[in-house]
Amino acid sequence: MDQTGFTRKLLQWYDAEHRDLPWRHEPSPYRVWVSEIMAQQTQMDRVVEYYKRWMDRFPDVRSLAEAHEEEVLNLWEGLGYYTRARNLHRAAVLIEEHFKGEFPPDFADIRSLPGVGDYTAGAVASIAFGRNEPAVDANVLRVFARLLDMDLPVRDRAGRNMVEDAVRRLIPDDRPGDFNQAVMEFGALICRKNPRCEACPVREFCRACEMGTVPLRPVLPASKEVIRIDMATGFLVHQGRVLIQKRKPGDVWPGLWEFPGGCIEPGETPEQALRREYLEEVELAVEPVEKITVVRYSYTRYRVTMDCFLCRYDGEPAEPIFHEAVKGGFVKPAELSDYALPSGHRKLVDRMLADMRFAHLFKS
DNA sequence: CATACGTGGTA
DNA sequence: TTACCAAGTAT
Repeated sequence: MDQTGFTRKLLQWYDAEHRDLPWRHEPSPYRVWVSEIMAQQTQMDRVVEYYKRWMDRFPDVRSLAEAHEEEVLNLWEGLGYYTRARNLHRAAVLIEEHFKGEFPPDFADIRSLPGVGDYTAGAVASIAFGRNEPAVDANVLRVFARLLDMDLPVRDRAGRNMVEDAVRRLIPDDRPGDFNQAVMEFGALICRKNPRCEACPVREFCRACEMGTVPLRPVLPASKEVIRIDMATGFLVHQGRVLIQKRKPGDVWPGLWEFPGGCIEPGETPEQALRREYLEEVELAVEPVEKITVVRYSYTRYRVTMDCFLCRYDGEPAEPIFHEAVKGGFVKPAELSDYALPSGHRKLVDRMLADMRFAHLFKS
C-alpha cells in the first residue's frame, strides 16, 4: 500500500469532515481519557450529553477523585457497563496518589490504570500526548479488514495483529493522534457496517473494493445465543414512600438500585413470582394490587420482559430484611432521580410518572 | 481463548 | 419484531 498517499488522503478527509465533538476542543489528557472511556462500546453521538454533564460536575482529576461513588454512578446511569465509571473513579484517586495529580504521559503508565486496555492506552497516548501508538478499535478492525481484504476473522488474535502491524506502518510521527482518530472517524462515517463506498476518499487503496469482496468483509465470528427471560417486579408503596434496594458487588448492575423482584419460574404467574421474590429477597409479604406496565429491555445477551405491579403490604407492615442487597429502604418517589437505576427499572419509573393513574404517588 | 458486562440505534 | 452491534476491558 502507498503509505504516504493513503495517510495523506485520509488525514485530508479527516481535516475536512470530522465531527465537532466537545473533547476535541481543549484536548487535555483528562478530557481525552474520560471521552475514550465513555466511548467504549458506545456510539459517539450518545456519549456527547453524558460527557458535557460529566465535565460540568468533574472538570478535572481532582474533583473526580474527591467524589462519592454514588454520585459517579448516578451521572453514568443509562450509559451501561458501569464498571467503567467505577474504574474511572478509582483511577482518578490513583492518579492523585501515585502521579501527584498529574496525568501520566507514558503508554505503560496509562495502560496500568484500571479500565484502560490496549485500545484506550493507545488512544490517550497518541491523542493527548502525541505518542506514536496505534489505537485499534472495532472501526479500525473493520476498515483494515476491507483495505487489506482480510479473509481471516479480524477479531481473532491473528487478525488483530495483522491490523496493528498495518497501522504501525502507516501512522505518521507528526500526527499520530489525528491519524488514529481519522481511521475511526472514517469507519464511523464512511466505512460503516453498510459502507458508503461511493463517498470513500481512499477507495484507490481498498483491496476489497478492487476484488468486489466488500460485503464479505470483515469476517465476523458466529453470533451468540440470545436468552429470553420473564421477570416480575413490584413497586411497594407505604406511607408515601417506595421500597428500593442496592445491588450487591459481583451481581449484574453492582451498586445500582432497583425494586425487588425476579425471574418468573415455570408454572408461576407473575403475581406468584412477585410474592415469592419479596419473601425471599426482603422477607416481606406483599399483595400486587394493580399492574402498572410491562417493560421490555435487554442487557448483554438477555432479553427481558418485566411485568411491573403496584404492591401493598399483605397484612401488617414490617421492616424489610435484605438478603439480595447491600442495603435498601423506603424513599420518596420524587427522589428516585437521585439513585442510579438499571434501564428497565428507570423505564418503569418514567412510565409511572407519565401515567395519571399513579399521579397521587408522586405528589410530595 | 471464552465469557460477562448495558444500552439504544438501525435495518 | 428481531438481530446486530458500537472509539473494549477484566477475568
